[in-house]
Amino acid sequence: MDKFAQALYTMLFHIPAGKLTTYGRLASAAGYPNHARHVGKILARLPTETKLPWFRVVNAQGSISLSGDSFQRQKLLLENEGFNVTEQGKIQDFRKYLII
DNA sequence: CACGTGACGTCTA
DNA sequence: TTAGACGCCACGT
Repeated sequence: MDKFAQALYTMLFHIPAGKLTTYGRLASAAGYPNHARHVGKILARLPTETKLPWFRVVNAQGSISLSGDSFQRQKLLLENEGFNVTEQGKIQDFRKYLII
């Protein structure tokens, strides 16, 4: 559990429903620019039963970066919060929901 | 130490 | 706007 991961979890916890952010922005906000990939690494480690809103993190293009079952899981969770997600995982007007 | 890889991002044509 | 090239960084092999 390094400092980066800790900062990441804290920030994630502060993202309210209906809002979202991107891997890169989250990394920068945590004080680690250019560490977008590491964010993904850390999120991938989260247990499936975590309470953290990991699904409110998408890539810079505003689309889901997962695949298969994981993709469907994130898509549903996002839609449950009111987001309109295309079959390809693209979130409509995602820029309007950025919190960071 | 070299190399490949990944829940990524940015620049450029 | 879009695709492709390139950049980045931690980690495993």
